[in-house]
Amino acid sequence: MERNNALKSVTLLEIAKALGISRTTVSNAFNRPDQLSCELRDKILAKAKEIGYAGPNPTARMLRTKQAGAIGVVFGESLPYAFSDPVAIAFLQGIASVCEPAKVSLLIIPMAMSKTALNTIQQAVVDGFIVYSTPNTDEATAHVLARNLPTVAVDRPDLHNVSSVSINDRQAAYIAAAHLINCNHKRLGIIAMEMRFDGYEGTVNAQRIKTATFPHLLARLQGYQDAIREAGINPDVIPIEERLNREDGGFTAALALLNRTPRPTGILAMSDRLAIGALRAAETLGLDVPTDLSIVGFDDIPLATQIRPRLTTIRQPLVEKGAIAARFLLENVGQTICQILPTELAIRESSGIAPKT
Amino acid sequence: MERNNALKSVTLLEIAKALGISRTTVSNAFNRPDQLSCELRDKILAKAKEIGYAGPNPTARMLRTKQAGAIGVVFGESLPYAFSDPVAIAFLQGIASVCEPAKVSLLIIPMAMSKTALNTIQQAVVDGFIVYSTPNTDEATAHVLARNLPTVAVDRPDLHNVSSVSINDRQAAYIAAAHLINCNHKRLGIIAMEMRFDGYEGTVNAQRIKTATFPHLLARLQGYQDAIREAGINPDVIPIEERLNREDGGFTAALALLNRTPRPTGILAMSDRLAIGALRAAETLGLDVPTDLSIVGFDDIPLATQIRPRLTTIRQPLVEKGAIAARFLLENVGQTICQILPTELAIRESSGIAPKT
DNA sequence: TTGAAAGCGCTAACAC
DNA sequence: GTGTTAGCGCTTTCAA
Repeated sequence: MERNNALKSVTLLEIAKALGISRTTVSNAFNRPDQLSCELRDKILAKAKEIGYAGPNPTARMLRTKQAGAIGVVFGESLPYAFSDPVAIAFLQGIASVCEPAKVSLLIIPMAMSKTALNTIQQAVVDGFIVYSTPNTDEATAHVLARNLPTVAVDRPDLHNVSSVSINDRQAAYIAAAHLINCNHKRLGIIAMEMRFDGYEGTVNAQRIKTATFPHLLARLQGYQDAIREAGINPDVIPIEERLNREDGGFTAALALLNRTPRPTGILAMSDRLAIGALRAAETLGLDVPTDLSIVGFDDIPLATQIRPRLTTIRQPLVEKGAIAARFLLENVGQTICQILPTELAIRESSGIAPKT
Repeated sequence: MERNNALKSVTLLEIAKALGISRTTVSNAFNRPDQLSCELRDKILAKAKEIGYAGPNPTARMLRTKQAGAIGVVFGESLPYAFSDPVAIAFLQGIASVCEPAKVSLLIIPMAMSKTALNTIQQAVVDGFIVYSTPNTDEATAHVLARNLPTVAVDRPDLHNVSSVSINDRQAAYIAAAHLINCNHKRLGIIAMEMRFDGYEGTVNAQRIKTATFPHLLARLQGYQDAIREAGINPDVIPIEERLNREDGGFTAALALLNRTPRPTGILAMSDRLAIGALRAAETLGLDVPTDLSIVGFDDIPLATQIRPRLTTIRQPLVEKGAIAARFLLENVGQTICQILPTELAIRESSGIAPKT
């Protein structure tokens, strides 16, 4: 887009001149109706309409007032992905529920993880930032912090001196795994989502785990392994398949796991999207869920209860997470607050007692 | 949020002074690396980091360059609703897919349909607007147009001199209804979504239709009725239930329709969300779909193929709609282009031959 | 009630 | 390669 406004821009001054009054008065007509007579105000507004003046230039106004009326949202993933991820969407919905009544706009900032794109952060016209699920190595977070604006990080409790809202991923994952183990499952498989932003898809080994950059995902894995270890099983024996967080990723990962001998009877998926893909894989292989195979997801997205069988999963308050992040930003400026939201195991139809064999 | 940056703001000038050089040079260090020696640039950048200067103030910069690097997205509905609507989300995803590579941010503007909130539009710091599915009476559109910035309207082909991208809602709806009629359905029911922004839920009469303010939804209704009339049925006899566009709306609307005598054998829903609610209603009443009841949706959201039975629906290119709107804005400034995207009937498992009775 | 003046922080010509 | 100058369009004291 040619970013220049094609039309010669109309300014306060022109209206003032046309009416033989000062800029101040025109400015007041728009911003402080009580500072001038009604008739004059009406005259000014009429003139403005006539000339095609849409009100004070927002940029110039902002330069003076230092208020953007918007908060920036930075995602650790590409935008098209974020907009296809029910988890991110629910989060945005929570932010929106707080911003709308506060009349604050949302600036969704693209980065695509490319260095050249980082200046979108430097140039964002906002009053604060919400940083969502970024890797702990990335420069995006650094750039955001460099702006010295109020900032809230989500799923990043590891940042110092930054407000954050998160869940206890490790504990939640532990509970998911413990559930399967309590149902007598011994042969488990894990489906992980991208733990490092490099597009890798395949089996996860110790090396891969060491280089994980999404702290909350690493925590989930550790939680699974905590429970497995506690059950007297060597975690290193449990296969892990990593995929992009999409249904087809869950599908292929589940196929890979289920084609092993002996076949796993329980699958732990790090997201509901992956779990739903795994459900499809079971369907394809003619396995009944939960009779032959139990599947546990993570997140509790709306779809988890809309599909059949309904998905057993870890519920985290997705919408609330966004709402709280937004409230921290709008209401608690200056303070550094870290909140851990509760999670809960939602037992539904996709998990059950392990088969006898 | 206290919108004032708490920290005393650091400016170009301070760095210039500290180094005994001019502002221009410092500015160049950030914006035109080729305009000064490497050593000097490094020195400036180092000093900036030392003082805690995060780069040129975006607002001031914008005031000069007249480029916001962002486009505004205005929804005809409340933001939390938009972020819960798969149709709106897919649309946003399309926009994002174009904006991300172009490094353009997305400013999501809240309005909540309240007059006092309209100034969020006047104050939006953007290079252009995408107006999505707004009612034809609303002032939001007027405010957007008053900004005199490049604008693309979606689902609003009725606006003059404004680029737009839409579908032929009337024809698409006609095809949906004709499908049921061809399957020998005579007793039909229609589930409409909010055709006017007033929260009404209930039976739709002629008066209500007359006062509809969402042109594309009115067109869908007319399309249904075209096909019904053509089949020799008086459209006025076909019951219409209007609900908010949510699954539970479709649920209660379907119950209302199915409790009539004689019971309809075919339901036309104006959205997939409503259709999915209707599916649940059939389930509740013990009706088999499609043996006892056929249901046709509209939109073809991802969920339509993830539930069982898969939903027969009108497919419209949701993501592409957003992508095209964004491209119009970014690439075709100055021109007024109107594009009508193709739709298609996707026949799946929720529709079939009408029962004999 | 209204107006004059100052300046928000920056960039773009142009001159050196 | 670097500095000088002149605003971008607005709001805000403060004075009239």
